[in-house]
Amino acid sequence: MSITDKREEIIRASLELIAEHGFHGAPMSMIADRAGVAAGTIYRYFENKDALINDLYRDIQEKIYSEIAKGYQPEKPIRERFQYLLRVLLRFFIAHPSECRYLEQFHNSPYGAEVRRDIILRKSGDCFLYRELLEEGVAQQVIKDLPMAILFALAFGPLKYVIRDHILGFFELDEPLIERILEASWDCIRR
Amino acid sequence: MSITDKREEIIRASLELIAEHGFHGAPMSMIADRAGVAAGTIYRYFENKDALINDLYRDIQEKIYSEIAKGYQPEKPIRERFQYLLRVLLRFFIAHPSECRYLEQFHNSPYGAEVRRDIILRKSGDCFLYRELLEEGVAQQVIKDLPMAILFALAFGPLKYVIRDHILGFFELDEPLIERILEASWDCIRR
Amino acid sequence: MSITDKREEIIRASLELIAEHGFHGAPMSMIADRAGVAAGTIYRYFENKDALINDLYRDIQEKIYSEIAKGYQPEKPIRERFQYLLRVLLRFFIAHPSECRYLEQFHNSPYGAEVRRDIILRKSGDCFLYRELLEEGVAQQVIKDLPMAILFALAFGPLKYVIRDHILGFFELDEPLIERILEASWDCIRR
Amino acid sequence: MSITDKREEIIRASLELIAEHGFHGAPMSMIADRAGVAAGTIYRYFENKDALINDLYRDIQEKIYSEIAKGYQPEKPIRERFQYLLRVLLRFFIAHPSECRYLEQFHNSPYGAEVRRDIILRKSGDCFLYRELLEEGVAQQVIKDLPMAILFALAFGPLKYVIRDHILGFFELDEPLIERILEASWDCIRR
DNA sequence: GATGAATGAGGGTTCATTCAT
DNA sequence: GATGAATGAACCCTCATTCAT
Repeated sequence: MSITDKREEIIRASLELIAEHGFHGAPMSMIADRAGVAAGTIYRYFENKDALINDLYRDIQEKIYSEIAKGYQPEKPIRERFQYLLRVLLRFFIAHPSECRYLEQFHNSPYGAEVRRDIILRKSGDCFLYRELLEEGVAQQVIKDLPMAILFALAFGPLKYVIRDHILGFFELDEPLIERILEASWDCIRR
Repeated sequence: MSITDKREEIIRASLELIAEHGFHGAPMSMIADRAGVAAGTIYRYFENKDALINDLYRDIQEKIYSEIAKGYQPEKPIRERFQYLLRVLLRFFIAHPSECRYLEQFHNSPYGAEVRRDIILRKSGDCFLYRELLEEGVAQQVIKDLPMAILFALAFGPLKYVIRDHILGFFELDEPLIERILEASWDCIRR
Repeated sequence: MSITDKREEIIRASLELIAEHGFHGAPMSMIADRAGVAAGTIYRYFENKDALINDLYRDIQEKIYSEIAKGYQPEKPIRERFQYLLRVLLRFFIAHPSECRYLEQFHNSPYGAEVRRDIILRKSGDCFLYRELLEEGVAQQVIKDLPMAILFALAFGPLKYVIRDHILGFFELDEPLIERILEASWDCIRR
Repeated sequence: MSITDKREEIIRASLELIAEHGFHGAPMSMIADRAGVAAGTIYRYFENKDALINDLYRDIQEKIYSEIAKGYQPEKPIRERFQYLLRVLLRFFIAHPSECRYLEQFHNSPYGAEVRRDIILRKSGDCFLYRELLEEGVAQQVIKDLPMAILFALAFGPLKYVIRDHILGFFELDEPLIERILEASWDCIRR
C-alpha cells in the first residue's frame, strides 16, 4: 500500500464511520481498524482527531467544487445556473451518501458552526459561487429581495432535507423527481 | 423539592446542556449538577442516558403540539393553515432556542433516524397534522403532487435552515421577515 | 475504608512508587493498584497527575515544618539552632526515606525548578526559617558573608548528598555519625 | 557526514534535549531530528535508549577526567590538590551546563543509582582519583576521619548544589566567589 | 548503511452506571 | 428515595522500536 493509499484509506474509513455513527461513535481505534492501519499511524497523517475531521471536511468541499466547476456556465440565466448548481449537489450526494451524512454531522457540531459563521461573514471563500449567483439574481429582480442568509436557507433547505431522507432510505430519487424538486426550490426563492 | 419537580429539573438541565454542548458534551454528572440532584438520582427517573434523551424528545414534541393545538382552525383554507403551522413553529423555536437546538441534535443522530423512519412509515402519530394538511392540499390541487416525504422536505426544509442560522445569531427574525419566509415556504409547495 | 483513608492511600502509594521509580515510572494505573482503588478514583481526589504530584510535595513540606516547629528555640545561639534544624531534617529523612527520595525527584524536575525559584526570589514562604537563621548568622558575623543562595548550598549540600547515599544503602547513619556531619556542615558555613 | 560524526551528532542532540527536558521529555524521534538523522539510525549506534543514556554518561565522565588530568599534580599538598579538583569541576560545569544538567538527571534516576553503588563499592574505577586523595588526606590527618562515602558527600555536596542553582540562573559565579566556595568546601572536610 | 513509515503497548483521563450508606 | 464515591471500560494520543525499501 503506498503512502497516498494509506492516507486515502484513513480518510475513507473516517468518512464511513463518522457518517454512520457520528464523531463520538467513531473512535480512532475503530477508524484504524477499518482503514487497515495501526492506531498510531493515523497520527502520521493527521495531527489529531480534530484535524482529521476538518481535513475530511475540506476534502469533501473540494470534491463538490470540482464537480460544479465541470459544467458551470456563468453566461446562462440565473434560473438555469441555480438549477444546475442544485442538480450537481443532489446528484453528488445521491452518489456519495457518506459524504452527505458526514457534512451533516459536521455542520451540526461545534466544527461546523464556526465554518458557517465564516461563510456568512464572508471570511471564507466557501460558497462564494452560491452567494454571487443569489446576489446577481436579487439585483436582476428575479430572486426575492431578502437577506443573503435567508436566501441560502430558502434555496438549500429543501435540498438538504430531501437528501437526508433519501439517504435514510425513505424514498428513491429518479431524474423526473429531481427536476421537480429543483423547480420547487426555484419557486421558493424566485420573485 | 417534589418528585415531579426533580424530574422536571433533570429534564431542564439536560435540555440546556445537550442543546449547548451536544450529547457527548453533556455528561450525566454535569446534568445532575445543573439539576441540583445527585448523579444516581437521575437513574430513578430514567433508565439510562438513552432513555433520558428519548423522553426529552417526547416532551418537546408534546409542547409543540399543544402550542399548535391552541389556535389551529381546521376549517380555514389550506394555505392559511399551512402558514399558521409554520408560524407557530417559527415562533416556538425563536422563543425556545434550547428546544430547537436539542431537536436538531436529536434528529442528527442515531436516535433521530429511527424516529423519522417511524413517522414516514406512519408507525408514529407524530406529525400527523402536517401530513393530513399536505395530503388535503394535494387532493385539492393547491399543493404540488409529490410524494409526501418530498413535500415535507420542501415545506420544512427552509424553516429548519432559517431557524438554525437565527439561533446561531447570523440574523434577527422580526415579524415582517417571518411572514416573508412563510410566503416563500408556501411558494415552494404550492401549485 | 473512609474517604480520608482513601486519599491517604493514594498519597502513600504515589509517594512510594514515585520515590522508587520516578514520575514517569509510576503510571496512574500502578498507583491505583498499589492504593487499592480504581484508576478513576484518583481523579476524585486530585485534578490530574500534576496536581497529585504538587499536593504530595506540599504534604511532605508541611510534615517537615511541623517536625521542626516541635522543638525550635529561637533564643538559642545560631550554631545550636543550625544544628537543630539539620538534625531534624536528617532524622526525618532517615525515618522517611520515601519522602526524601520523592523530594529529590521533585526538585529535580520542572515542578521543582519553579518552586526553587520562588523560594530564592522570596515569593514563597518556604524555607523562611532557614533563610532567617542564615541572615542572622551573617549579621552576627558568625557565618561567612556570602550570597544567601550560596550559603544555602553550603549548608544543605552535604546533608542532601549524605541522605541520598544513606537511603541508597551505601552506609548506616548512627547518632555519633550524624553529629559529626552536623559539625562538618557548620564548618562549611561558619567564619 | 562520517560515521563518527553521526554518532557525535546523536550524542550531542541527546545531551541537549535530555538536559533540557529530562529523559522522558526527549523522545528518540526528537533526538533524531535534532541530530539530523533518521530515527532508525540511532539504533545502529546504540542498542536502545538505555544504552544511549549510559554511553552518554560515560562520554561526559571521560571528558571531565581528561580535563582534570591536564593539570593534576600529585606531588602538591592535599588541600591544593583538593581545591584544584573542585575548581576544574566547577569551571567545567559552568562552561558545560548541559553536561551538568545531564549528570544530575542521570544520577537522579534508576540509571544513576546503580552507577553510584558501583563507585562506592569500588567496583568501578570512576572517582578513583577523588577517593585516593581523600584517603591520603585522612591518613595524613588533615581531613576528618569519616567513612569515605560521607567524605564524598561533604566534599561534593556544596559544589553540586551551587552549580545547580547557578545553572538555574539564581546567581552568577565569578572567580572570587568560586575561590570562596572552594575554601568553604575544604572547611567542610578538613580537620 | 540509512531511512522513516508503521506499529501497538501503554500512558493519562473521562464518564455512564452502580450500590453501600 | 436520595446520595455521590467508586468503578473500570474506553477514549485519544505518544513513542521506543522495527523493518521494508
